[in-house]
Amino acid sequence: METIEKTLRNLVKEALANAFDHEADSIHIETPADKSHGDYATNVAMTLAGVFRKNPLDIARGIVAELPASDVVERVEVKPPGFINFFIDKHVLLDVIRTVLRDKHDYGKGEDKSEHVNIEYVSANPTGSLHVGHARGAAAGDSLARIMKKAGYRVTREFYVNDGGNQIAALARSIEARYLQLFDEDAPIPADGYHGEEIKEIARRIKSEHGDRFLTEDGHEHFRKFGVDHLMKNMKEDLAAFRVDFDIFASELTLYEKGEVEATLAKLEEQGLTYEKDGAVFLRTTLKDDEKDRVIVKSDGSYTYLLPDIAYHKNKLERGYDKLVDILGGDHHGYIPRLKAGGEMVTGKKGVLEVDILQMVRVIQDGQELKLSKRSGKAITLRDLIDAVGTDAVRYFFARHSLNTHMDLDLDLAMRQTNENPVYYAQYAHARICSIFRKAKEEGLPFDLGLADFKTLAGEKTFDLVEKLGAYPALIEEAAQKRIFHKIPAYIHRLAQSLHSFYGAVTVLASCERERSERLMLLEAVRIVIEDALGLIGVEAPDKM
RNA sequence: GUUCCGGUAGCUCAGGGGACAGAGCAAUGGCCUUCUAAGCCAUCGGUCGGGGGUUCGAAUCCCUCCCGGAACGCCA
Repeated sequence: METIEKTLRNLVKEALANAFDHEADSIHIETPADKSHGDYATNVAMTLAGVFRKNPLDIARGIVAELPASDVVERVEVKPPGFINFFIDKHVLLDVIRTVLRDKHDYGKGEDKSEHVNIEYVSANPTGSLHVGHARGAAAGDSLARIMKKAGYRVTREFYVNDGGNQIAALARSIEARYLQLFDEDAPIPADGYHGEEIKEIARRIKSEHGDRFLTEDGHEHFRKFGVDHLMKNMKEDLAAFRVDFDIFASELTLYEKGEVEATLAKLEEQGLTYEKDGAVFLRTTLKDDEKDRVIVKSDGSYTYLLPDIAYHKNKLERGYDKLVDILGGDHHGYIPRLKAGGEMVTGKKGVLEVDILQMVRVIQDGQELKLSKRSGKAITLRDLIDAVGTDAVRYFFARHSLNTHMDLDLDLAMRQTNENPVYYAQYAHARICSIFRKAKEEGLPFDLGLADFKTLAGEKTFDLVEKLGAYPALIEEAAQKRIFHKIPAYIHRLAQSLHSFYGAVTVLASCERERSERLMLLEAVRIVIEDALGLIGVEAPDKM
């Protein structure tokens, strides 16, 4: 799609070549916050000041003098310290309305990047319920996946199920203890066990299904399988309610069963990347920028979690993705170097794995921090959040914050369904537009959304909206490329703000049909983009509120 | 001690080399006989943790110190 930005970029590129015989590789075009600085602006003259050893103002004037004529640009000006500001022809700006109405939810869609990205997120151990931290990761991963898909990447969303390790054995023993307790047996929860309510629930279900069968029979295998299945089912339900989807649930156990873990170990050993010390096998991750070598086979012969994790990433890469993105909790940051090292060793490729770290969430209630204790089973769960606050508000809340901020979630504030909650501001803008269309139909006011041009649309409020509609494609591209989804809610808010302001100043359902139609076209375009942008962060756009 | 995050308005957070530092909430004053007041309009509010440096230009980059969170296992 030929955007105004692209056009401007080409114009500047050409001017630079003519005026200074300079080949510019990247020209930054921005939309100034201050209207008096034009519809678009570039700082290219200032960035070239060092290169040319010239005053940026002179460079800017030189560029402007050589700027080819264009029917897009109405006026250009140079402002200190060296900005070039573009004022765009109003008809060109307004044309975005017809583009949005034509493309609908394809508006803002990026060109096919022919790059297949696998995003792994949540990947919670099936040993309990999803908690607030998982919720943040889920919201982040899902939003990123939607944004990247929109931007033109091929995206696979993946959840790694740790169903094969020690923690699952501990889960089985915890279930067993709860099961025995149901028969008044003295069975303490193991030291490394899990105390959550959901474990008791699992024990009750097993009892109602099998009675006292496992008092005499060894139930470990059944406890394990039933526990994992039950907990995974719960997690999937919670994630679905949170509008978080996955394409693949990858099983650690399956990696073992298919011999991929052993194969990975063998491959690493063959390559001479391991050595034995104190009866354990170490991987030479220091060859790849890790601070020390890591144990992959313990002296008792069992594997550390690193080995299956490497096998898993090897497995993912062999499925043909161009890039892997892992979204991990902040408590795993020390793990990144060895994971990347392992991935490199086993594939011989560097930089295919990127890790985004999400920082901790503090939950505040009654002005105090709620301590999350997973062992005691008293963590705030995703289900609690959905029930108390609602998916829309929680998704919007998480989406608003950059991944690496440590954030406070004030439960009391989040639960209030008032204008204190910013998600409603955006949703209300959408509902308001729907309401206007309902009203027009109720009143039997005719309008035409297929007009070929605009004769009556004018005014600052109109162009605020139009400019924001125009900025949408570049927003998608930037958010996807930098993987910073929190730009989306910020944009939604700005767009909603312009809409509300427009609404206050302009009567949309004007008595003149031409005016009415043009305004409704504008609002329908805004509605589409709000709905689309909300969709990118998993928030619904209600027709009425 | 080392590593990774963070410290910006009363609170929660954007901005992460460029034009006067922004938003929400909170506070103050206006606006519902007109398309939804979950709204609009206006006002108030900041030594960008401290100190050095680099730059035409620093909240942004570098150094250093202080404060908060996290991680530094043959746990996951």
